[in-house]
Amino acid sequence: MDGESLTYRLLRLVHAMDMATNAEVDDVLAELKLTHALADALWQLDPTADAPTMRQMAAKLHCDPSTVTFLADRLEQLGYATRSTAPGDRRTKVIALTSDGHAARQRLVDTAITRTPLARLTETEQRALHDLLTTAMTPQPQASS
Amino acid sequence: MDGESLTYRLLRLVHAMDMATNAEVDDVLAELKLTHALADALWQLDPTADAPTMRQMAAKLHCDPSTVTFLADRLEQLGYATRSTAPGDRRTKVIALTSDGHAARQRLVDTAITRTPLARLTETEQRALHDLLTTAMTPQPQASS
DNA sequence: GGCAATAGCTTGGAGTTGTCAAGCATTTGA
DNA sequence: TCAAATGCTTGACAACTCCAAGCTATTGCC
Repeated sequence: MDGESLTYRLLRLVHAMDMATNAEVDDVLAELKLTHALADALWQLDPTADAPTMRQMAAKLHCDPSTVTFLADRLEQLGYATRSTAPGDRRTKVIALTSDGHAARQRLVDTAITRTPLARLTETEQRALHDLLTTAMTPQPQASS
Repeated sequence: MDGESLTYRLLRLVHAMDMATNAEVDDVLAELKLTHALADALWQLDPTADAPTMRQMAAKLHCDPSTVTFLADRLEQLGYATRSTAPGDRRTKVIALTSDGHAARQRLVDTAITRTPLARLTETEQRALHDLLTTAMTPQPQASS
């Protein structure tokens, strides 16, 4: 009867949370000479995982491969990343963080973790939130036909 | 010991959820001749609330007032919104949905609600998620000095 | 009332982001 | 071997965004 479904309000909350966290790190972005798009790209370069190819980055960022070319150019100019041709297939290139890039990413992530509104939740609450979001994001196993 | 904090993984999940929902409505955006930025603006024009001023829209969208001028121009060209000077203060203008805009927004919201990964959660789970996010987004009452 | 200061929106200029189509290099497979 | 497919880049163009400057309307101080 209230006309606004629970899912609708949830979508607004999720979006607001993302925007609010972004807003909280604006000053650090300026300090690191990063824009939001570049910060997004840097964020995706997880040092604990394999260096992604340009195409994999495009998938992560939900954008065109040519946009990744542009973003990678900027990150290289800033000294945060380097491109190198992948061994075994000289067509593909992988993007890896430099040590400067590693430090910049760490500073970005640390700031976000500290300042996000999510940080106000207790560990128990965060774990509950994590489990719920993971459940939603994980596709259910297909029922056999 | 795992090096990746719970809050970090939560931030990734929230961002991924927002992106995933956006991706799910891409075809409807094209159908409505909307870009992401315009869809964001349309989404904010809640028909059940008072029509916002340009400045209030800028706050909602976390952008410059001149950007709202641009977006409002587009929404007017598309026939989705109209600007009118506010009664009582002829400086300020409020943005209101046309009936076409109302229909477009409804189509957008309905699609998002149906297709978002959040729709896979039960009502109980959604309510729990809603409560957790609301707790995080709501600033705590100030302790008295 | 009259005038300076303020507030709200728009315009112009510039830089960033994004897509699409075309192009080049490499690899795959027939 | 050579056509097709794959991966990245380039160029052209549109969309988005901010800043500074400008205009109009309002507020507040004499």
